[in-house]
Amino acid sequence: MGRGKIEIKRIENTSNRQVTFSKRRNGLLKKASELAVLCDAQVGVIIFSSTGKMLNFCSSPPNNLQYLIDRYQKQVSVADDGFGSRQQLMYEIERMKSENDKLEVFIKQYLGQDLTPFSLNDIMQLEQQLESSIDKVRKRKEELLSQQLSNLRRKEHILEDQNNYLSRMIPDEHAMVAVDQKPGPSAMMDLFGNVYQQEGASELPAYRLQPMQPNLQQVGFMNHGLQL
Amino acid sequence: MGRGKIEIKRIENTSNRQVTFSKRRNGLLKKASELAVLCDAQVGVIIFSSTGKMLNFCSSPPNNLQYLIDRYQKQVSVADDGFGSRQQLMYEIERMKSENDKLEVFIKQYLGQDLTPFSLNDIMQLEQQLESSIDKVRKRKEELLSQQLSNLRRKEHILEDQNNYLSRMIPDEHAMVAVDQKPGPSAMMDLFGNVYQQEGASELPAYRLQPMQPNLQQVGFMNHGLQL
DNA sequence: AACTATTTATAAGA
DNA sequence: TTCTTATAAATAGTT
Repeated sequence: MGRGKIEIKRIENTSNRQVTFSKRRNGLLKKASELAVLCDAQVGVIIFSSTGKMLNFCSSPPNNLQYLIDRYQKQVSVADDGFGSRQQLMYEIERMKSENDKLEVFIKQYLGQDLTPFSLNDIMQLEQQLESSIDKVRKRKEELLSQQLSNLRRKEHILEDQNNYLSRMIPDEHAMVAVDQKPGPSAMMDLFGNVYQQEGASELPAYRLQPMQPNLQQVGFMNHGLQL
Repeated sequence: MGRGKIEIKRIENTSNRQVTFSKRRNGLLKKASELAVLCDAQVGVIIFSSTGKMLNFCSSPPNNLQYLIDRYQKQVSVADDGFGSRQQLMYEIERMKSENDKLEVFIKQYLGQDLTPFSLNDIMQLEQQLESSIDKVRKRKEELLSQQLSNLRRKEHILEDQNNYLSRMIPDEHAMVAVDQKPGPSAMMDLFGNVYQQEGASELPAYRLQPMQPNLQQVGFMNHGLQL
């Protein structure tokens, strides 16, 4: 519609393109507003020019495109991730915030910080809970200690064995360290605690001593900034 | 543009309005797409018909209006609440979720649940922490107990006082309950523990015995579903 | 930014 | 809804 028909493809001449952009943008917004008025519809338009400039239009809550966007997202969200509208997202954030606060309060009290708001009953309940926790922790501690103990014993035996064997390899007069007279060690241990059966020519460890436990810090345990 | 000129105002005839809606809607979308192609712009359109039906159009990531909406919100957000784009909101939710998980893990371990992932060192640290907590809790318990004790003592005295006074109001032969011979009770106490000075004609309590502490459940303490 | 020849959109009718 | 067509509106190229 003009002096000549044009093909609908990118206008290469820059200034030409900008003029056309300006004319057609106005046209589009006018059409949008007419459609809204004539047909009692709600129309929103977002335009980004090639230079990055943004323009938007909203017919129905005048100049409030956010409303239309929320309505749009509410409809679309049902299909995809379930978190459509901005409001839903905001609500979710609020919910998590209060959940978080609750947890932090809980932890604080568990650490014995600020016990004033609680009744004698509550305090006694808390005491019981802490006693039960400490019980469990001590049980686990003893478990670990006895585990380490038995590891050390095993290690000790293996080393003794090894010592004996090595002693017998040395000319008689030096063999002072030998403790007993077994035919030879049943296993050898390398520097990493890997134990090898003497006979099997395999290079694979026969078994591995209990490894160190992963460090608590790595899972964010005592490291939360909530301690006393 | 048609057989006759029309005024730009709501078309009252319903079927007429619907026909016009259909025609102009197509026209608007065509114009939007032409603008995008000719001028290398990004154009998005949202339309809700008066019957609630939604239509949307997006030129640039074809059929992906969400992208344009995000871009729109990113620009707008700077002005208002700082939480503009959907992405920002989603990110915030993820952040809080992981924060929450951390806290829950912390609490679980504090309750002595699942101590297996932790080293002897960690366990011993935890034990110390729990001991310190239990110390504080017991101190607070004793505080509360002694408070209640002194409250009861005060109450006892007031009641004795009151008893004496009342006894002396009764004809001599019945006054068996009297314990001592003060001139009269210095204060009276009603059923709610409010204590009134005898002389001041005021109806206001002179003081109030230590009230019950608020219940721990009300602040969500032992009520978190994380107990053993 | 204004003009205007043309093209396009569309109101009314079928 | 779709087609038709007379006419209004939009706009390409020009000034």
